[in-house]
Order: sequence, then structure tokens, then C-alpha cells
Amino acid sequence: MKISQKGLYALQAMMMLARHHHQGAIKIREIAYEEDLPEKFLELILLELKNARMVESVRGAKGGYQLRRDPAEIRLSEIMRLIDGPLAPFADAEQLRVLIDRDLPHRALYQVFLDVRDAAAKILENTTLADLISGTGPRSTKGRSTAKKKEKEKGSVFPMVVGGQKVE
Amino acid sequence: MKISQKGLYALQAMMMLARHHHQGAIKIREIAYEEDLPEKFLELILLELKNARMVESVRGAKGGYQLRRDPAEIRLSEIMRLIDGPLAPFADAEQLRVLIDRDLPHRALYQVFLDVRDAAAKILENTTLADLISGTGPRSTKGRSTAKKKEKEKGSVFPMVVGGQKVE
DNA sequence: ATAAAGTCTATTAATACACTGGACTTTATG
DNA sequence: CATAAAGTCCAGTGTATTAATAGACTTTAT
Repeated sequence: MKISQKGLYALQAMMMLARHHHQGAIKIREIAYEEDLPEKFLELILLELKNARMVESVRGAKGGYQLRRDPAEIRLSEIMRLIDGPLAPFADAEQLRVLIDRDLPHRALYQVFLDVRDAAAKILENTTLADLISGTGPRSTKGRSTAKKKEKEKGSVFPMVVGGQKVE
Repeated sequence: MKISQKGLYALQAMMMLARHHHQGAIKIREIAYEEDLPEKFLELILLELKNARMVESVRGAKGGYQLRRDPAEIRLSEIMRLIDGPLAPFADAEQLRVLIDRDLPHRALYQVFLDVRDAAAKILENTTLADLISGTGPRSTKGRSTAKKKEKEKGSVFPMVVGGQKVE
């Protein structure tokens, strides 16, 4: 799994809409301006989000976009899967078949990839737009089963190390 | 982080060399044949692995490649970072600066990305070539601090679900 | 001397990515 | 009803990356 520019834009747009939830339809232009995204590209992204029924649009003058669900019900995994496809770290599932039909070592490698995917998925499924806008980071997942609805629990991950953080 | 075809080839090649550790130099052609990899492409990959001092080559007739270190000392993270770059799930660290210089919600998103990277890194750092060829999967990491050297502990992750496994 | 091997540089075909343009449709408002 | 403001839809375009391939060169065993 690798987040594309497009995927990042989608997340930013959804965050913006979450911040303006229940304020009526927001114009593409406003989203683009506030998040500093290319307007025409954003248009395509919003169309995809609409087709996936995560947002809805109002056409004509005074039109725009708004969330169809509460920010606490929209998980980052959902947005990322839509725009960037499977969360798995391997490009092509076809190529992976080659691995799993081989010997134990190859299947062990395959299993590692699955573990990585599961680890990423766990985080992204447990983080909603509401978690982001409340600034509390992902919901703590310790000692709890898979959270399903509207839990709050701010496990304050902050203050964050943000300065010269290395990306490795 | 997304593993490329090239990265997968590199892992396969290294697994093959691990399996034939202490059997002298293995010809590119043999690796390519046994793992079913394009020979000329594999050649470039092995050069990179050599420059990174993970393998060494013997030139001339009877030449070939072999590991420079014990399979138990070679972590998957090392190979993957070499070939596919940082394990982080975001494309361009430049773009990320945009996020961290913004407000709390944007930094929260950034932190989620970091968490995903850390989760992936943890798995890939804790799995060595020896783990793969012994067919035991990644080393269990529960209740232990960051493993440094030659730990064995086979936490038998198998039997694996391998058949029609969905990649999501 | 020869053949078998790795080394190095260059090129390429295909694809994906990140947009951009323009015509069309829908709707609020005066 | 006219107009302007907005979303919709389709198509194209430049750039970069990926996954290779080709071929000349060097090194070494026999």
C-alpha cells in the first residue's frame, strides 16, 4: 500500500468536509482553496467519493458537496481503499499467486506481506475523520476488540514529534 | 510503502541465496532459473545488492553470488529499503511537509501515516531470511524488546490460510 | 586461447500518475 | 425566462517510473 497524491488529496478533502459538517453544501472551489488542492483534479476525486456514496452533491447554483455520514463513521481505510486500492503492500495480486503456490519459504514471505497489510489495516480502520478533526489521533486499540461505532476515548498521542522527523 | 516487482525479485533472489548459503558462488542463471526471474533484470538487482554489501560476487568462470552475512542477520526491511526505498506509506516526503506545517487535524493525519510505517517496519525488521527458509514465519514479537541478534523462537504462525485469500 | 562468468552503460516499451480543457446539465434567483 | 453559478462527463497530455533488454567489456578457470 502506498498513498498516492490523489489519495492524500481525497483525505484532505474529506477532512475539510468533516470540519464543515452540517454547514450545507461546500463548493469544490472552497475545498480546493482551503486545502490548497488543484481544483480540476479535486473535481474528479469528489466524483469518485460521490459514486462510492461517501459524499453527496447538490447541483446548480448554491451547489456543492457534503458528507453523507457522520465523520465518526468514516474510516480512513475506506477512503484509501477507494482511491488507492487494496491496503496490501504488494502491487499485483497475480504475482503473489506465484508465491503461494510454491514451497514453505515462499508462503512464509507471503504471510509476512499479509501481516503487514493487517497491521496497516488495523490502524486505518480504527481511525475516523472525527478522530482527525478532534486532533486526538487514532483511537487507542489496546485491550479492545474491533471498535464498531462512535467510540470516543481520546488517548492523546500528542505532543507529537514533528520537526525534523526522518521518513524511513 | 509498496513492494515493486523488482523488490519482490530481490527478496526471492536473497531467499534463494539463503537456501544455498555456504555452498559457494551461485550463478545468476541458476538463481533466475530456480526462482523463475528474468535473468538480465536480476543481474541489475544483484549489482545493487552487492553495492549495498549484502551479497558478494565472484567474477570469471565458476563465478557467481553468495550472501555476505548469515541469513539470520539479514532482515527483510533492509532488502526492501534498498530496492523500494523508505517503508513509509506516503510517496513523497516533500508533500508531507505541507501536512505537518498545518493545523492539528493535518498533523494527526501525518501521525497516522507514521504509525502505519512503524507497524510495517516492526514486522519487516523482525523477520530475517533465516525465518523464511525455516518456514516459521516472522519471529514472534510479543512481550519482547527489539530483537538484535540470532534469536530463534519459532512461534509457528502456520498452518496458513492460503487458498482463495482475498487481498484487501 | 577459450569459454564462462560478472560488470557497466544505454535504450526502450508500456504503464501509471497528476493533472487540464471544454462542452454539457442542473438549479437558484431576479 | 434569462442568466450565472455550480456540478458532470469525457477526453487528452506531459512526465516519470517501471520492468525490462541489448551489447560491449572485464575477469578468471582450465
